[in-house]
Amino acid sequence: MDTPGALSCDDELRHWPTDEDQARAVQDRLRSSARLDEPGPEPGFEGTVVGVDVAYDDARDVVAAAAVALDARTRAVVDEATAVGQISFPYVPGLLAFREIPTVLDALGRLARTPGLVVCDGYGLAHPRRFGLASHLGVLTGLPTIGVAKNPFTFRYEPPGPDRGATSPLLDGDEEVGRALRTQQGVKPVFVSVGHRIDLDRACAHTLHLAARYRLPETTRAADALCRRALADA
DNA sequence: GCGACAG
DNA sequence: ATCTTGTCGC
Repeated sequence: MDTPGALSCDDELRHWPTDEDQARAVQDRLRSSARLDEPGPEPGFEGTVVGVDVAYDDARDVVAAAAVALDARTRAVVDEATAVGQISFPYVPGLLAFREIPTVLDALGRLARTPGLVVCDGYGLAHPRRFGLASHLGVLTGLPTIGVAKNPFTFRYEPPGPDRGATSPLLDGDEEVGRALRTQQGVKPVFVSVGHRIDLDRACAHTLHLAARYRLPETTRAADALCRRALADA
């Protein structure tokens, strides 16, 4: 049963690039598939928000991914899954997705139910070619995705106001590619950008809701802890 | 050419 | 990302 316009995740994985030029070509080819015209799920929607993260052991060439599903309203952990694989791509700024996505997809596939939103470590639209990790994961899965990064990468921003919830534009030249968001008073902001099927306002609202107690969203914290454990046990 | 550069 | 002790503070 073919769906016109849809792309096959399996096919993309079979043709996973092995060098940087191929990888950039994949980003350029898939970029137009990212949907930026949907508002996306509203905070507190009925369903799960899933955090994904990856940990590496370069010496053993092992990568471990974790996917942790939280109730979108209560933030309670309702499911979690891990996957272990071989490191398939070096870390190259701008090509992070090729290092993380295969194992992340494996972990996501082991969840009991379909996520309503996936929160990635890193960027979506805020990317040199406007197709970061969150964009790529969204296009391959069809799921709404956002990127929440701890660093501004190469982009500029003015510090947001001191209060929780304050934002400022994350800029690539004159273009707003995301937002700096203060999730807690007195801490560095996080850097939010859209991936797939959600708008920036909602991406920030979800991030703020998920970061009720700490600087980083609970999804990120839970996935980070779990993938480290999975790596240690691998 | 050099440095910077999500994780 | 990862290598890594103690330490200041709630």
